[in-house]
Amino acid sequence: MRIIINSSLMVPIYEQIVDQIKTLIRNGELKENDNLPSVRTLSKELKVSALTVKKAYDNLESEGFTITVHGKGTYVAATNTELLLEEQKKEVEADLEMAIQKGRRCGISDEDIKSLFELILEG
Amino acid sequence: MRIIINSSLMVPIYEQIVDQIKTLIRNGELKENDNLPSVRTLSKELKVSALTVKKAYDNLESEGFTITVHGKGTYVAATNTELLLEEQKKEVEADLEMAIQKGRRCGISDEDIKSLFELILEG
Amino acid sequence: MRIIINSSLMVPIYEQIVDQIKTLIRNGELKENDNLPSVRTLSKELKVSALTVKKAYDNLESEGFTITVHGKGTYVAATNTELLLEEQKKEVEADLEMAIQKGRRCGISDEDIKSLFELILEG
Amino acid sequence: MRIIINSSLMVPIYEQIVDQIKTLIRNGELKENDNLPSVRTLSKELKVSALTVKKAYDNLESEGFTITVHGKGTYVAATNTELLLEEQKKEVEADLEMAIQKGRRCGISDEDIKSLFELILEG
DNA sequence: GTGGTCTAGACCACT
DNA sequence: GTGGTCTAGACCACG
Repeated sequence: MRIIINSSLMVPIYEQIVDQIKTLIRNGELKENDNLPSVRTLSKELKVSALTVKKAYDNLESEGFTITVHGKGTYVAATNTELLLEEQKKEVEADLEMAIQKGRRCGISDEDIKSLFELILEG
Repeated sequence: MRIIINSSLMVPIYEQIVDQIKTLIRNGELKENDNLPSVRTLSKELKVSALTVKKAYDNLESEGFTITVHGKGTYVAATNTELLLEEQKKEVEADLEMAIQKGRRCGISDEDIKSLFELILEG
Repeated sequence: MRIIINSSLMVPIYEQIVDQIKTLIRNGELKENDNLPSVRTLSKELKVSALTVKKAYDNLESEGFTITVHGKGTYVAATNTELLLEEQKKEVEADLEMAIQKGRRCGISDEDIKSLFELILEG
Repeated sequence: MRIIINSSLMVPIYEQIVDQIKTLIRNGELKENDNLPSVRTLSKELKVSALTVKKAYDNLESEGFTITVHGKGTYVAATNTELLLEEQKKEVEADLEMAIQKGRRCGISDEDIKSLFELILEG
C-alpha cells in the first residue's frame, strides 16, 4: 500500500494517512473486506509512531470506512465510493472557503483571490 | 474598532485579532500614531482574556505594525501598506495551496477543484 | 531650572527628573531651603504629566533630599553633598555590575567586556 | 540543563531563561538538534509557571534559535555561534552604555566611572 | 488609567 | 507524553 508522509507539511500525519486510505478505497485499490496492514506494520513502514497510525485507523472506523475485528485486524467496509468522493470534495470545499474568507477579511478583491488560485493550480 | 471573533473557527483568537488589526491598518481605518484600544478595554469588548489581546498586540509589535509605550498605550507604527498587502496575499496563497494539495491528495481532478473554487467565490 | 527629558531613552521619566535634581543639589545649583518649582509648573515646562513630577518629588522627599510643606511648596533639605555623590556612584556601580555579570553569564571574556566599555566611554 | 533563576533580580524570568539557553547554545553545551526539556519539565525544575517557560521558548523560536515540533518537543536549530556572540555583545554594550549615561547624567566624571568599572571587574 | 509579568490550571491537538 | 491556546485574576511599574 503506497502511502506517502510529508512531515514538512503542516498537515497532521494521521490526517495524511486517513486521506490517502480514503482515496485508495475510492479508487478501488482497496476493496471491500480487504485487510489493511496492521498498525505496527504500517507504523514501521511509514516510520511514524504506532499511536499515530492507530489514530488514523480509529478515524477511518468512526467514519465507517473500515471495520476493526479484535484480534484479527482492520478491514475495508462496504462503501459507496460516489458518496465518498462527495465527502472528500466537501472537505476541500471547506478549506477553500476558509482561505477565501480570509482573503476577503483582509480586503483582497475576489479577482485577486482568483488570480492567486489559478496561479497556484497551474504552477 | 470593529473586530469580530469567531470562536467556533479553528483559528486562534489572538490570530484573528492580529489579522483584523493588520487589515484595519492596511485599509487606512487605523492610521499612523492612532491609539489602539487598551488591552483591558478590548478584552472586555471582545469578551476574551486580557492575555489573549496582549498576545495579539505583542505579535503586532514584533512584526513592526505597532509601537507600545509602557504606561501610555499601543500606537500604530508607520507602515508600508503595499508591503502589508503583499504579505497578506502570501498568507492566503499558502492557505489556498494547502487546500489544492489536499484535493489532489484525495485524487480530485484539477477541473473539479477549480469548479468548487468558482462555486464558492460566486456563491 | 534646567532639566532635560529624553523620552526615547528607556529610563523612566520620573527617574530622569530625580537624577537631575539630585545632581543640581550636589552641584550647588540648588541650595538648602531653595524652593523647587511647583509640580504643575515643572510639569508644564517639561511637558509631562503632573503625576510624573509628583512621583519624582515623592521620591526625592522619601530619600531625604527635599521637604514638602503642605500649601507652600517643596524645599531643598540640608544635605551632605559628599554623601550624595557616594550614593549616586553606588547606583551607577550597581548598573555596571549588572552589565558585567550579564556579559560573564554569556561567556564573554573580561577583556572583551573592558574593550566594549572603553569603546563606549571614548566614543 | 543548568539554568539559574534569580527572582530577586528585576529581569523577567522568561528573559533570564532565554539568555541562559542562548548562552548554552553558543557554548556548545546545547548542540544542533538537541532536545530542550519540555515546557512542563523545565517549569517544574525551575519552579515557575509553564507559561513562563513557554514564553521563553516562543522567544527563542521567533529569534530562530530553536524549532518547535507540535507534540514532539523543542529542538536546537542550526546556528551561527559567531553571530550569536555578536548579538549578545551588543546587549551587554547597550547595558553598559545606559550605566555610563546615568553616571554622566549625575555629573560623575568619566575618570570616576572608569575607576568604578575597573574596580568591579577586578573585584 | 496604561502595559509587563506571572500564576495555576484548564482543554485541545498531535505523537 | 508533547506543545498550543485560553482563562481569571494577581501584582508591579509607569504616567
